[in-house]
Amino acid sequence: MVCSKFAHQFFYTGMSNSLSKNFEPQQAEDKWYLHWLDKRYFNSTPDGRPPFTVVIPPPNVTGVLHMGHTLNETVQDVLVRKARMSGFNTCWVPGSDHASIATEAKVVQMLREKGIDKNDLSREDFLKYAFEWKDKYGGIIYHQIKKLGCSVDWDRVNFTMDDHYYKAVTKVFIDLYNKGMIYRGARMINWDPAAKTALSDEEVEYKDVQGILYYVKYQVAGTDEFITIATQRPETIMGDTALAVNPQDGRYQHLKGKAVIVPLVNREVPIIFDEYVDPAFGTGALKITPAHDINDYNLGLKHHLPAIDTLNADGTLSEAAQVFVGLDRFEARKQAIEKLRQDGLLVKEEQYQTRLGFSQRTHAVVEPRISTQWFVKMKGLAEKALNAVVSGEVKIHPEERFLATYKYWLENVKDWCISRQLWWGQRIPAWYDGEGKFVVAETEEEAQRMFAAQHSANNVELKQDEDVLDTWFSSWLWPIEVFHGITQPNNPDINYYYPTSVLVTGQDIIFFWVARMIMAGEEYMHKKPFDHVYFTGMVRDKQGRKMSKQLGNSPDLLELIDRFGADAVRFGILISAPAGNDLLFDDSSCEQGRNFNNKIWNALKLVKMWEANGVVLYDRSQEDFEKATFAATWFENRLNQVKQQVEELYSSFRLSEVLKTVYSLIWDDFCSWYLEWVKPPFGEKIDGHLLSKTFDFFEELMQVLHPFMPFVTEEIYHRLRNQDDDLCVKQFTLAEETDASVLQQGELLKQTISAIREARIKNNIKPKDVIQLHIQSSNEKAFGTIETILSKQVNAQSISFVKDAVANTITVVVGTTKFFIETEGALDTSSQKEQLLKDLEYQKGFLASVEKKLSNERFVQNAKPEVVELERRKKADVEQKIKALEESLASLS
RNA sequence: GGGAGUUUAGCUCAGCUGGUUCAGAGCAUCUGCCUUACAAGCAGAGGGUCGGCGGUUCGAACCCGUCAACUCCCACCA
Repeated sequence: MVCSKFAHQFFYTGMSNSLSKNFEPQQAEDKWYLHWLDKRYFNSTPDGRPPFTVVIPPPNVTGVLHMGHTLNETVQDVLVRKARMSGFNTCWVPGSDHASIATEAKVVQMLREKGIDKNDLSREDFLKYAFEWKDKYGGIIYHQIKKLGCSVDWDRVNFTMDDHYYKAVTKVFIDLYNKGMIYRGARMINWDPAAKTALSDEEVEYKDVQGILYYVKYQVAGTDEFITIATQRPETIMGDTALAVNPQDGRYQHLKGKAVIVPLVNREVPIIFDEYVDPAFGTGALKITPAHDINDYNLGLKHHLPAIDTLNADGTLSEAAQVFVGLDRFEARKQAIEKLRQDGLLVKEEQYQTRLGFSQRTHAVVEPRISTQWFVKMKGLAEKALNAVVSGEVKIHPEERFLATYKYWLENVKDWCISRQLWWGQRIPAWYDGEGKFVVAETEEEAQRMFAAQHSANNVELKQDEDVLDTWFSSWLWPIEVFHGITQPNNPDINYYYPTSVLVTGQDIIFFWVARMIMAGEEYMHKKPFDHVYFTGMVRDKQGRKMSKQLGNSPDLLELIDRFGADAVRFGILISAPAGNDLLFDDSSCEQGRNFNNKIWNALKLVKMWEANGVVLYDRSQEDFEKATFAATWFENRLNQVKQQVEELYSSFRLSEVLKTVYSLIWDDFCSWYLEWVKPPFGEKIDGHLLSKTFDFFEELMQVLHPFMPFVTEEIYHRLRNQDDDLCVKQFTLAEETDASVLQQGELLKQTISAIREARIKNNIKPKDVIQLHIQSSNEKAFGTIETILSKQVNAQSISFVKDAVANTITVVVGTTKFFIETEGALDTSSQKEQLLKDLEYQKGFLASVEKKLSNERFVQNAKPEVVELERRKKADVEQKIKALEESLASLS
């Protein structure tokens, strides 16, 4: 066959061959991460290259990272590493969020467990505890990010309460105040009685609960008549300041100008008439408690009703309630019901499905409450933010799903309550004189000056507002202030890195954060904060439950990394994470990742072994060269084909598809096919050309995989050729044009090998038994190129080309080519016949369907010409195939 | 009450612009292999009328309508 001349023989001294049985992640991970840091690959300063900027969604310092973060950080690292290897100056900014109410709640709880009551602490002492907490959990989070391999610029760590960041928040508050976009006022807000603070609308989570509707009689003043109302909250009766009915409601026409007596407190309140009341609901009569219900509040404003606040900040009843004072609202409810029952005023109780608001952080039932708070006017900001997305300036992925949600929210958004009655956060820069006058200023001195100027009062003792700002009032500046864009406008960093390239985040904070960052970006940079937003789904456990601490179903990230390795965890979370869809996470996908590591590792062992055994260099004719190196020619084309596909998938953020594609390229095409094709026979040396090609391929495969599995790929890259350079920063080369005929020939070869192997198994030919293979083909040349590989892969002793069927053989038909397998063993013609008949039946059915199509005039007329042409070719092919099958069957009998 | 998403092999999911190189992958199952890289592996196999019904089309997992189930978001009916 190959007329070869032994030329040279090389012995490589190279690295030691003592490669471990399996890939050992622990060693590689720390080694390479430190190396990358040492080389400062992740650090960025502005230069002439295009920037690729990502700001990490700062994890809350409330606790450690969970699988949702893991998915998020991995996605970002993939994008960043890919960009870094594609000529961009990449800058990924890490950091964490002080998470005002969430962290404060945790710290309060931690203190309570230690027997310390927050109320006994000074603000300063409490903040000391909070900063300790932050250092502890912030530290764990950063450690986790490192273990995961994230290529963030550690010189750029930001925390939302850093000095400069604090200043930025204050500055923005003052600026918006001065522009008239922030105001202070008494409004009905959502009150968290557990944390004793106001909440924004977004921090309230509504849940369906089974409630009871109580029907209570109110006596019409000066008569014996009663009106029955329905309420879920009898404990608020003491705050009633009216009773309302619909003006069209015939039942109540005679009550115009009358009053009713409020039970429990025997106070007289007017009956008002308003269209708002639904005559069909309950009794058509509604008690009005302006201080404790948003609807009642609005009606109260309209009808100029007083509001009696019967609740304290902690949810107990206040003096104003007159009765049940000091009792918790739920206990007061019980007692109110009892009292009403005794008084004969409770008509009936009814089970009732309702919705209650709960605090996102403390899970307490939220109380609507009138209170003086600070608000941001949303109208102008929302318009700009809406426009940025609708115009396509900011692209959302997956767009179709979130655009509508985003639009609806911004079109209907209400003013943003930003003050919180907490200690952990940026304090509101407002200064009061104790008599209701105040100024907004950065420092006390400045406040003094301003106060003197505005109120012509000198040396007044001013006190700063006790409240802090909503945590999102700091997070919305994140893409700007991590580059000091607020505190030092137009500095080189902000000018270079802003707008950022892509924001990767969970869909659950689209309103809290994404929309508001766009607002802040438009307001302060007059530019969007990011080009793309990529929404990841929610990570659930394999039963579909949300991962949470309470359920204990969220795996510990460091433990997972310990068990499988960081690359495997990254693989595991990404392989099952299509954009925007929730994903059910299961350890077994990490196992698949770990197995993939080993597969690659073992491929390394194989090629290093070949290398160590030395190579043969041939001097040969062009034809022989083509035959001998077909595997490499094919794989090179296949690699380029995949590189093209992957590029497209990246640009549409289909990362799990990229990973699947590369996985299959490495496992199936490279390991299962290519390496087996070039593997030298036992005891022989490998063709030098093939070995060198193999190393090239291996390197490039590691490069393509690197963004997903950085550690194992870097390790292998270095072990392959003892390179000095690092894969981490090795630049991608563009995919080359592919040769379709080579790719086709490769597919034909795979199909043929599989078909013959199947025939061997079906005919009980043992793997070690050799066969003689006879090929009857109209395209002998194609098989000429691949016959060497073919014979090796199916353990054929010889291959010959024949014109006619060969008797006493097993027949296999691939396409239109017939293969006759000659073997020593006994032939089971009946099972063969069965197989051929089955195939024939299928092909005939197929032919019928093609013929049906082609005989349909409308198909021939309407379908695209190339589609019709394809069908014609299919018909010709299948006819030949049927002919081949029939001939084979004939030769059998 | 409004809106969105999901429904494809036993399980978890791919399937982008409608055309048997799209009915696929991983896991699980079955068969045969401790073959000198890998048993965390290799070589094979079985398994789905693509939620139901109707429509558009020469042709539908893919487009339209409708119904059903599940999930999520939004909304001030006590």
